[in-house]
Amino acid sequence: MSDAPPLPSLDKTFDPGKVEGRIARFWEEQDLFRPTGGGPPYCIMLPPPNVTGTLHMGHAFQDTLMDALVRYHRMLGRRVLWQPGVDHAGIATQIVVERELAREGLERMRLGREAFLERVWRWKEQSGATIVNQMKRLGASADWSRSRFTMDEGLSRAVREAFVRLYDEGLVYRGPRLVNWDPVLLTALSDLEVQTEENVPGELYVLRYPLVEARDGRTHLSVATTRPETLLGDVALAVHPDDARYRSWIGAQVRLPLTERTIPVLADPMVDPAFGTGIVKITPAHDPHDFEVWKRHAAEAKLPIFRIFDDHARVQDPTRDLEAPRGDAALLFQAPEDHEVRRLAAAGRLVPRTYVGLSREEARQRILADLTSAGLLERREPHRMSLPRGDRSGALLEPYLTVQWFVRTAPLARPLLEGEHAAGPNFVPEAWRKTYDQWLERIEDWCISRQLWWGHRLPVWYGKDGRIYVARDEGDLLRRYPGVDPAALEQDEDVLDTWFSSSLWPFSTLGWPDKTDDLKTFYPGDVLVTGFDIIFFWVARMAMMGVHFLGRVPFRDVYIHALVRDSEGQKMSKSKGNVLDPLDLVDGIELEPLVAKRTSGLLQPERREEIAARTRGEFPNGIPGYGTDAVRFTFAALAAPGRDVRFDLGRVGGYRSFCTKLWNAGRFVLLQLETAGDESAPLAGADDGAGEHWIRARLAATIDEAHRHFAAYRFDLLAQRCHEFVWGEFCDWYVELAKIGLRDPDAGPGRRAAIRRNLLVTYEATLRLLHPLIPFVTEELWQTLRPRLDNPPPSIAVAPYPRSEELGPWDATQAEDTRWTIGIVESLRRSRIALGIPAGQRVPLAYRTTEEEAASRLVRHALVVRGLAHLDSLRRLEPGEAAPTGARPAETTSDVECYFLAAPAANADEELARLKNDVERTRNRLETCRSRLANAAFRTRAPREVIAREEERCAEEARALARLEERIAALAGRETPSPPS
RNA sequence: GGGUGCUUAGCUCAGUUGGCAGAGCGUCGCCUUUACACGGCGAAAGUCGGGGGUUCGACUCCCUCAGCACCCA
Repeated sequence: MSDAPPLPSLDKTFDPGKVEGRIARFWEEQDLFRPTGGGPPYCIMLPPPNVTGTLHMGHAFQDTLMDALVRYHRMLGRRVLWQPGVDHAGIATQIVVERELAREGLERMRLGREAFLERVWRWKEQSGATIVNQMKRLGASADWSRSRFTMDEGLSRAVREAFVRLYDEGLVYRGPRLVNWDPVLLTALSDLEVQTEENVPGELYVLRYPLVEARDGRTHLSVATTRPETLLGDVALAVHPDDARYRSWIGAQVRLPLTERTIPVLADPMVDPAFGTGIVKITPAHDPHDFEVWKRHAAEAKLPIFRIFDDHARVQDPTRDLEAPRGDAALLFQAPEDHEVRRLAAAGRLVPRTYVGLSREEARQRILADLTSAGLLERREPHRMSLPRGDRSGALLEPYLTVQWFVRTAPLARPLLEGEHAAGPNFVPEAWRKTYDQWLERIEDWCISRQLWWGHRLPVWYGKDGRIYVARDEGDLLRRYPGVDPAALEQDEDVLDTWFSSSLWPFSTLGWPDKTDDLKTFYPGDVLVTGFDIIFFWVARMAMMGVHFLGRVPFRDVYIHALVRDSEGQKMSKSKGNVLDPLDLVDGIELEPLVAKRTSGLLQPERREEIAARTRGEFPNGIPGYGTDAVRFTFAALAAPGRDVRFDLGRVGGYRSFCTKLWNAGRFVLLQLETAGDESAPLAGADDGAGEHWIRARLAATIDEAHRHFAAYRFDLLAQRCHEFVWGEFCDWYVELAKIGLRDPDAGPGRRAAIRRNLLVTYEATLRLLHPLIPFVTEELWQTLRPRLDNPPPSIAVAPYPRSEELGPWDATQAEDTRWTIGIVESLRRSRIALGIPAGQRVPLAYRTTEEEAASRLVRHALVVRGLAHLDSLRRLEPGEAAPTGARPAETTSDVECYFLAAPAANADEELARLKNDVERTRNRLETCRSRLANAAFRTRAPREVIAREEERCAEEARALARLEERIAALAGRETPSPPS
């Protein structure tokens, strides 16, 4: 080892921009991130980001945590698979490509399905890798060679397989139901894709529905509604069965205003008697509650159902639906044989022509006007309400009767709540388990068909007679339906919800439905790392599918992290203009490009000025580049259990400093290694001093703690402990102790070598300790130390994660010596400043103690105390010897009294004030302590250790108080304060 | 309406079987000490949202009130 090549010197500061690219390439060349070795497998499935997406703070946060876990387990020798990939994001991608077409003056419908899909694939090839490249810049050590895409042939096959199996088991069905219809995107959405906008100011209208037979002085019923335009589709009125006001009207008929129809009055417990007038209108094809009422009463009350809006949510003539293909007409337009609705429909008068073609808003205005002239609008009043909007388009959704494909979820959810699978997955934090369980308990069927082109086309064909054929492909079709002529069939136009393919991700990426080795090895995975916002969308659905198809929940743990918000706690969103691009934090960005970035492509261009101004105010100088490691460390430090984290740039700055600190400590270590090549001394040799024992003990404790924090997913505590060790223990104390030891003229070569050896060993282990959080800077530093290591692997990324045992034995007594010495040095430093001793002045010190152990320690570590407390000399006062005249007493410590000699003369008043303040505080502490001990109940009931500790504290405080009072007496030379009671 | 969280130093947050309130940032002093001014050495700063209870002892457990946030209907 003594002939090791000279170590490269390091620049004075760490420049992440210069280093990161080179290291990322090095990792890639070394091909380190595939699962290798014979260790037990460890697997994390990356939640696949949208192929349309770019990396945002949430991704960066999540990726950092996953990468830390993956790097840690790789260093533990596990066979690690971090499976990356992207999903096809049906709606989002289709929107992006349609916009691109629009710029070229083209339109999807005119282009046709095939040509359009070609365009999407072309777009995907060009832009699909953006987010992957961004993740690589964060140092994400996924196995990129296995990256998958949900539209890959393999994954598509899994989707078809799952669909067909579920269909055969009766868990997928086609049927008429109210769905959330997006009239802009022209597709159904699942319940989860609806964003409810709350507390929207609107109006409540009270309409008069004339009674066919007036009696008891009543000529009409007053009906409250927020959507008067839907009256065209009313099929009944409803009241609560117990509502005394209306009991006598149940069964009566009313005239539906503006139409030629009459409708009955029903009783249904759904009606809230306190809402409006207590009478509501029932429009089953356009309101989910009304649809439920309709289902309950349709047969008995002979209620029809028909749609008064078309796909664009414009008023339509419902008879158009009679032309719907595949027998859907019978589902979308239902009425008993002899119902008046049929007569009116035949005559084209079911919906008055004047309203046909109007938008919902236009229809509302027209109908309100017509009701007013007919004297049927009783009143209108302001009303707060909730509105459903599409989470992609923002469009006001229309509850809409359509025929869609659904997954019957209750039978899939039940095994997760009962029996062997009810125990898992294990949620961290645990509280989320309840959210997951409750959703599964109240689960609704999942609408999985989407009226889009981009996605997995339903493996469903229809015969001319409307018969349904479900098969994996044409070959399968012939096998499953012998004798069928595929040419006579028509494939369903719709595609599956993107989340359907995502729900298969944990096993489709491993080759399912084939029984592959990967599946056997890596399923189920160890942990799913994700945000609570997709517990329903994704976690629960993956669990259902995993249990259904493979009999196991796809992950042992689900680590739910918080959502990243801006420094004011606001959700980051493009429209608010408060987004931060994680790569801008890494690289830095000038103000003007930042403003441009935040204000381009806004949905609400009118907010441009406001956003620009706020950005200029918040970042007057743009954003400096902090480097990847600082950003990653910040994410880890913020990853405390909780719902949201506020991202604060100040923190990133602090952790950039931390990286620099680590870097400079490395420079110091290297410098020491350069000056001599004799650090082959054995660890824990006779030449180790108290400092060496101490730092190894501290590092060992830190390492043990790190393992615990990883196991508990406490990245925040991990980061905090590492920070404290590196800065507060290694740099602040051990480096300083080492300097003193190395400069000691009495130290022999063996002693020096021991110090250098310990510097190298502890620092190198520290780099490995930190590598999962800050991979770049640790790799760079580790490579410079590598020539000094025995049999090192090519990269720190595959070096073993430190174990406390590797630091060898240490002597606890010696470590304690250092801890004690640090305490003395700290109190002397405090006293120096309090006494106004100039920082540069070396002063002699005298001390008095009755504790031989303390005296002995001061002698043994005199060099350290002198060096670190900046003292000139150290002398013990003989028993009974008074402190020299002019000596200034230092802050008392438990077992030693110290006096600075040759210190500046005291300002008696200042000092007295300070001492009195100390007395006050000490006396308070003593008082609390004594009263606790005086409590008989405490003495009988508290554990013995607690009482002993309390007694010790009490004695300590009493001693301190006595000394303070002596000093006051000495200083003032006047009245002696009365002893404490 | 149902549910779940949160309220601790100026700011952002830790505080895991109840036993002297902690960190980072910021603030204020002093210091160009040859690893580091993205630094060193110190300091100030909290009736742990209010009230009640359990307990020898409550930031921690229970009840209640107030404020804030989110989810589901």
